[in-house]
Parts: sequence; structure tokens; C-alpha cells
Amino acid sequence: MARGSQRPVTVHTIARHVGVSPAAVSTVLANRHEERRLAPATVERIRQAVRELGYVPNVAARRLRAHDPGVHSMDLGILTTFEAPLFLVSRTLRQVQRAVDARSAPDRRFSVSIDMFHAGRLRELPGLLSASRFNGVIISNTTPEDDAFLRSISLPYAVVVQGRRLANYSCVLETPGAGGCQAAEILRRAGCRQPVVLTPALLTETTADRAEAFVAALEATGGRATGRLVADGFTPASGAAAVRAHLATHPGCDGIFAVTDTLALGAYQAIKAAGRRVPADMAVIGVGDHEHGDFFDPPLTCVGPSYDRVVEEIVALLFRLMSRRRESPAEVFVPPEVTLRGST
Amino acid sequence: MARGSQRPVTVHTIARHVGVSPAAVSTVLANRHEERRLAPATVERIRQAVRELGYVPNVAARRLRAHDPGVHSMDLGILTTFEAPLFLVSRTLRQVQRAVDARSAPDRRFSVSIDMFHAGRLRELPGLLSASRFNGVIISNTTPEDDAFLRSISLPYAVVVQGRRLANYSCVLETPGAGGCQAAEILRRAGCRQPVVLTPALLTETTADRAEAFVAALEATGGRATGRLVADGFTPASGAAAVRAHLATHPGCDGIFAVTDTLALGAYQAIKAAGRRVPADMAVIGVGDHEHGDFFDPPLTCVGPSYDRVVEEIVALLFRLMSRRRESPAEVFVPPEVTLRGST
DNA sequence: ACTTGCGCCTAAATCGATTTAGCATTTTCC
DNA sequence: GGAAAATGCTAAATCGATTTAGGCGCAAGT
Repeated sequence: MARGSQRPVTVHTIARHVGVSPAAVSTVLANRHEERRLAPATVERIRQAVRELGYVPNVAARRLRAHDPGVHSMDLGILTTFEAPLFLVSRTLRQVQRAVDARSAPDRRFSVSIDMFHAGRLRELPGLLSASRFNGVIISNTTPEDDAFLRSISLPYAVVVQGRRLANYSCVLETPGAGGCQAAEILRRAGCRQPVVLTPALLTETTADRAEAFVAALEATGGRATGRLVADGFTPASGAAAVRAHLATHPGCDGIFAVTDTLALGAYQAIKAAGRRVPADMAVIGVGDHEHGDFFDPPLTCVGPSYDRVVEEIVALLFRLMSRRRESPAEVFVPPEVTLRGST
Repeated sequence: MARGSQRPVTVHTIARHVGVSPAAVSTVLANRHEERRLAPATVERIRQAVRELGYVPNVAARRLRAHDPGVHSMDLGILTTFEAPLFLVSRTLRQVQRAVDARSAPDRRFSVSIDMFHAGRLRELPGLLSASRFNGVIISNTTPEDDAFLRSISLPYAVVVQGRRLANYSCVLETPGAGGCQAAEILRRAGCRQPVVLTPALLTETTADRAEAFVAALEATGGRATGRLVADGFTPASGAAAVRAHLATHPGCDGIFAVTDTLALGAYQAIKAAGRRVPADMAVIGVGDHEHGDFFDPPLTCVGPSYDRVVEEIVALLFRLMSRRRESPAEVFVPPEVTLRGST
């Protein structure tokens, strides 16, 4: 990459412009000109130059300088896409924070932040490759492009990947195949004859796996070839649209497995709007990734890993990686649990 | 604060320990020992020391060094509490990102992250005071303690505060009093005789204002003294518990104004569980801060500012502050809008 | 005249990691 | 045997901001 040509405006630039030393500029920027007795006229000239030249402080430099050598500080990141809903991320964050609070000490500080990238463009996240932003990260909601990118490189710090298997990283994910099978089983027992799976167009590895396992399980138990509904996005609105269209052409449909809960929420609306009832006319299963699935009407039956278990594993793994340097990558599978509620 | 005593493990520490130069250590850490022809034995000794001494790279130093002087980079932060739900924050982030994407150029890069603090402990957020983390921030969901802290200091960079008025900062908030009045008016028109307001125990300035304005408006229009339900937290479960208890003792209650939508969701459940109907037996109003209010059953009537408008204003203000240094603080009020849906 | 003190400012070190230029050896090759 | 090449490493500069120790000139005090 070609380096930019214009040099940035630094304290030196300003100092030269005004005809003082960088020390004077720094003093003014920190508002310590009184105690260090700079002449008011000088202060004003410096302030003027700062404004005119559009000075922007370099946070990395400030941080390096301000850094207390006696304090270990660790920067942790939770990386996810803009496109994904944040419920899950917020639970991850809370757990990470709990872990961090427990481990913090006067000489050991952590900072945790959520950074987002556009789906498929993880590689553009600044500082990821140069290892100049984080000491450890949790990566979730990646698309296949992002996965390919991750596979092609090796990040030189602690990384835990959530929801997919990448050979060179530590991963935590739902036991492959399990969720889809359980959903198929529940719908079969509920007597559904024409169940379908509802997925977003953009699949992550986990959602794709759930859908495939579901279809495979149905076929294995002698079910008929079931439809596969594809919603435009992850939102309830797109879920509702997909279900509405399906019901119009397939009135016999009597069961839906939604691979994300927000889609299930949309399905509810379309089903009710079509004059049907959940679960009497149609059973619905979600995966428990919506914070408030229990407050859906009726409460949503789910098959999916306990998210708290998943996050616990992730956090434990992350801290293990950070303390022992160079542990070989681990794979942790969390089996999905069945939460039977009112929708089946 | 006393500085820690132990010096951190740096490349120098390792270099001294192994008996090589820091350059060699750095080379190994970057995995460039092949191209720079370090002896395999040396590489192994360095790796060993890195592991033994528990080296943790200093990200600030790396970033400073890796920094391309031709590229302006701006670090933006969205600061919020752990306790607050993330729906809103994620919308803020999306808007900020859109603004940032539009302004990015080869010589101008932004990074946006969400950083969280414990309610009331904003002051502990690392780098906030030393200005060594962000070039600009959006602060939301602060508690009165945090507000007091913010009032007592002056952050030397671009700051926009959401949802409260602080004299020395730029703020964007709902027009005070408006939301509560509108809610009262809607419930009055719906013929409610015993409306209550449902709030979490921990109030932000905005939620407190809504509740107060609501009670005041009811009293002003000759309504009777109305109850005030206090839920333990923000969750649907705590909302449901509060409403359940209230209905048991006040069977005549026929309207609820919930100052957050998650509480409204809980209210729905308690109402339905008590064998009542929304809106026939009881009207419910929320504030439109839940992403999926339209998919509640029935869809939730809301009075609240268009969140997108709020965020638009915030983002515009933030970028104005960052480009023009030292603009005097602005206050922007966004009037709440009424979204009539099925719950009233 | 000589110190003392004040007002105003600067030089240089520092934070930690990385890279470029280059220095000693040793080996290879004609 | 001597030049050229390869091997294995280091010194020092650099990124940008901040702080400490201290310098220089001038006025006041003795």
C-alpha cells in the first residue's frame, strides 16, 4: 500500500508554525500553561495554530506515553458484524466483563470493547493484522469470506472463534448437527406433516448447519422433502414476508423451524395474520438466541446451546490462551438443549 | 495513585534475558526470522523466553510504530453502560458507521468501537480522562453519578451526550416533558380511568422525565393520583413481576405507560396471564426503544423520539465538533412522535 | 556589584516496538 | 590465497506526545 504523502499535523508542526518548542504546545494542549507559566500571548498563539492547522492528537502516542510501566494492561475485543443482532454480543460482553472484573488488580487492568466489521470484510478491520489493537479477541458472526480470510492468516495473539470451526484457531460452537435433529424430532412428535426451515439468505456456518441437519433428519425419518424458506435478512419483517408467501402457496404447512429467533418472531406475525394459531395450527421452533423468547406469545420453544454455556467456554478459553502462550488450538462443542415452551 | 513497582516484560527484557538485541526479539515475534536469517537455535531461545517471561505486547507502542504518517486516523467511541440494552446502541453504531464510511478516504480512516462502563463508574473508563483513547465519543445511558462526574471535568475532545443536559457538553435528547404528556393524552382519550406508569428502579434522566411528565399531565387534566410501578430492572421479567403485583391489588387498573419497551413486553405477559386483553381491558404504551415493538402481539403503541432522528443529530453534531475545534456546546431536542398501533 | 528570584521557555529523555543500514565472521569459489 | 558471498546479528533512528530538569534574561533586594 502506498503511504500517504501529507504528513500529519503533530505538536512539532504546530511548534514550528508558532516558533516555540513542542513542549510548549503540549503544555497548552493539556491546559497546564498556568502552572508552567507560559505567557498568555504565547498560549493564544498556540491555540490559534492548533485550530488553524486542524490538529488531531495521536491517541496511540498519548497512550504509550501515559502508560504506567507498573500496570499490565490488556486490550480485549469482541468482533462481530454490523449485520448481526447484538443481543448475543451483549451477553458475551457481560460475561467477559465479569471475568475481567474478577481478574483486575491494581497492577493489571483490562479494557473490553466491541468492534464491528462489515460482513465479509473482517480483513479491513484496522489493527487486526498488525496486532496493534488487541491482546485478545473473540470473533463471531463471520461469513464464509471472513472465515477464508482467517484461515489464510494466523493472528499472533489470543483468538477464540465462535460458531465455526477453523483449524488454526480455538473455537466454540454448537455440536454440529444436533440442533437441527432435535428440532426435526420435536416437530415430528408434534405430528407435523409439512414442516419447513426458515433461514436468512446470508448464512453463517452455524445457521447453515442447523438447516441442513434439520432437512437431513426429516428425510432420514421418512419425512417428505420439506421446503426451505429463505428470508431476505435476519429481521422479523423479512421472516414474516417469507412465511406469508409460503403460506399462500402451501396452506398445508404446519411447522416451522426458524434458525434465528428474530425470524421466528416474524413467523408468528405472518401465521397469526393468516388466521392461524401457534401452536394449534402451526408449531414454531427457534434457537434461543433472542433475549426475550420467553416473552413471545406464545413463549418460543427452542433448540440451541445455552448461550451462557457457550460464552462461559469462550471466555475461559480466551483467558487460558492469554495466560499460557501458544496452547494448541482447542475445539469446544456445546450441545444444544431443548427448551419446550408454548409454541410446539 | 502509586505507580506499580514491577516493570513490565518488554522486548528489552527478553533480549537481555536471552543475550540478544531487541531487534532480534522483535524479528522473532513478527515471525520474520527466516527472511532475516536468524539462527534457528536463537529463534528457539527467544521463543522460550517469550513464553517463560509471559510477554504481552504493548498495543499502543505497536500502533504508534505501525502508524502511517500519511493517514489520519480517528478513533471514535460509543460509551454506554453494561446495564443498558444494546438495541439502541447498535443502531447508533450503524449510523455512525454509515457516516464514517462516507467520510473515509485513503488518507483518512476511522475506527469505531463500543466501550462499556458500570453504571455510575464512567470515571473509571481507561483513557477517558487522559484523552488517550478517543478522538471523539458519544456518551449515553449515564446515571446521575456519571453526570456529576462529567459536569466536574471537561473532556478535551469531541463529546456528544445523549439523553441528558450537561451544560459544558453538546447534548441530544427528547424534548423534555413531551413524551409523558402525549402518553397521558392517549390513555385519557382511550378512556382509561386508572392509568399507571411503569419504570425501572434505576432511572436515567430521560426515563425519569417521561414518568414525571406523565404523572403531571394526568393530574393537570383532572385525573386522579395515579400509581407508579417500579420494576427491579429493565427486563421483561421484572416488568411482568411489577405488573402482576399491581393487578392483584388494583384490579381497576386499565392503562400502563412503560418508560422502556422491554418493561412493556413484560407487562403484556402479566396482563395476559391475568386473563385480560390488550387493548380491550388494558391499554399499553411504550417508547419505541425496542427494535421489534411492531412485532409484539398486539403491536406496541409508542410515544418517543424517532431513534433514527436522534442518532442522526448526534452523529452530525459529533462530526461538526471534530472538524471545527471548539464550537460552543449545542443542545438539540428531538420531539417525540406518536406511533399508534394495536396496544391502545 | 552580586546574589536571589521570577518569568518564560527549551533540550532531552522517555514510553515500547519495529526497521533499516550495516558490521563482523565464516564459508564458498575460482 | 584472496575476493566474493553468505550468515547472523546489532546500533540507532523512528513513530508522537509528555515531562523533568534546567537555561537565559531581567528585576528586585542587600
